[in-house]
Amino acid sequence: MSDASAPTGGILTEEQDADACGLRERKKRRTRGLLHRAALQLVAQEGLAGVTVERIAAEADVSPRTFFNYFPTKEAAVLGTTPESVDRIIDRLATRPADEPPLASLRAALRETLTPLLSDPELRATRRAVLQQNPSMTDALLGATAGLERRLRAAVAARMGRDADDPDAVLLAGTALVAVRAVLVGGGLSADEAHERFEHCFDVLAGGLGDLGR
Amino acid sequence: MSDASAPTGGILTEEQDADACGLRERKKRRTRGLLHRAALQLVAQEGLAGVTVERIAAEADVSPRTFFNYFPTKEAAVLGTTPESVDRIIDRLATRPADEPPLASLRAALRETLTPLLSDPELRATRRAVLQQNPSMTDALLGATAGLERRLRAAVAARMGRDADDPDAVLLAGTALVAVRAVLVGGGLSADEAHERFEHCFDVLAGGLGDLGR
DNA sequence: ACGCCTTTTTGCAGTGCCTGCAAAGTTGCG
DNA sequence: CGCAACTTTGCAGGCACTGCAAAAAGGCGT
Repeated sequence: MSDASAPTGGILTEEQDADACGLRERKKRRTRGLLHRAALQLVAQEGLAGVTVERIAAEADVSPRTFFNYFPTKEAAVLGTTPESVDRIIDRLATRPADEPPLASLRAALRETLTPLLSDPELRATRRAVLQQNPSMTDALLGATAGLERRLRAAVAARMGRDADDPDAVLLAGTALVAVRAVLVGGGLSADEAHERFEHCFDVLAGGLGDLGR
Repeated sequence: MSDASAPTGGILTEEQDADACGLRERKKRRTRGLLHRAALQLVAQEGLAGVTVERIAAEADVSPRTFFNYFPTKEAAVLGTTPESVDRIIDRLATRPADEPPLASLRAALRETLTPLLSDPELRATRRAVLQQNPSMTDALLGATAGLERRLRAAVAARMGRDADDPDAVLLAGTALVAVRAVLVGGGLSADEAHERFEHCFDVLAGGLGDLGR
């Protein structure tokens, strides 16, 4: 069923770099990918409640115990988020020029992150369906973004020379992720249209939401 | 320990209306409040993992099974969110004038909602501490807001005559809730300062985030 | 006060998530 | 090969959460 060679990036992530070094590392990535794909696939078919961790593990040919070496919860496996994917976004943000306005830096960093997410239409449709049909998965997704948001906020605050719970930093980090969500909820969009929507959202954020509406 | 007569509003809610009718209704509110307060108190002292549902139920003098008649999860009890509290916010939004710009309506509806949350400084400090010391509680809070966000989005989209996953509607609903969060994360603020922060956040949202930064 | 109906509480039994621990199996390297 | 580091696995167990049916309690008319 699952194709072990296909990309395995999670909903907040991108595909892992192909620069596998040792056998160990390659195997780990493969297993993580298998688990993610198995989880997504099964939940798409039978709903979140209808799939047990045991099933997912069996599908990926590992023991149930091993499942929890890769993902802390069943939902995390469906989303496919990994700690490294968050690190990467933070890294991207850090490499933006220091004098760039914070919102522009976020925009650039998240644009790069989003691109690979939009590349596979079928995968995108599956994720969308899973999120729509299992409301608690949306909760889990928002929960999963909490960690990213905190780190984005810290990075932005540092860049602006403010402290960590500065309201402007909260707004910047939070609204940037809202924009990402606004792109992901859109169904039936081509990759280009999704990108357009991304730019539109950040334009609106930059220019102000006050004039939206009739 | 717990004071049954004290306000019991959850983190997204306000105190329930005092217009209790029958004994039945009063008792339910009392029990819900007791459970919420017990959960918050115990988790503040011993951490989320250190407290079982059984303990919370015992503290509120109900059976463990009854706990789940009031809250779907342990985290929900700590947050104290109720379905009615979400209804109320939506109602508030619905009563805003139809020709008001959406962001202004959200601002007004959420301002009313926020006010009672800021009234009790001690409670606010406890909540803040619980959220800070238990990262997974932040995840739960974000997850809990997902339902509210969806409904806000639907209401805003309807008001604008767009469909439910219109990107502008997503932005409006999402960023408004980010503003609320920006107020709640601030520690050591007086109620007045918190309100100022609220207005500041919405001013920024309305005027644009593009110029934030150094 | 009494009985009747509705709502709420409770106990029970069960499923499944998730964890720590220690044994067994793999990989990397000299 | 042989040792060290790491990963997988099984096992035992705690706890969250659910459905079901019996018991308790509130609401209400007579």
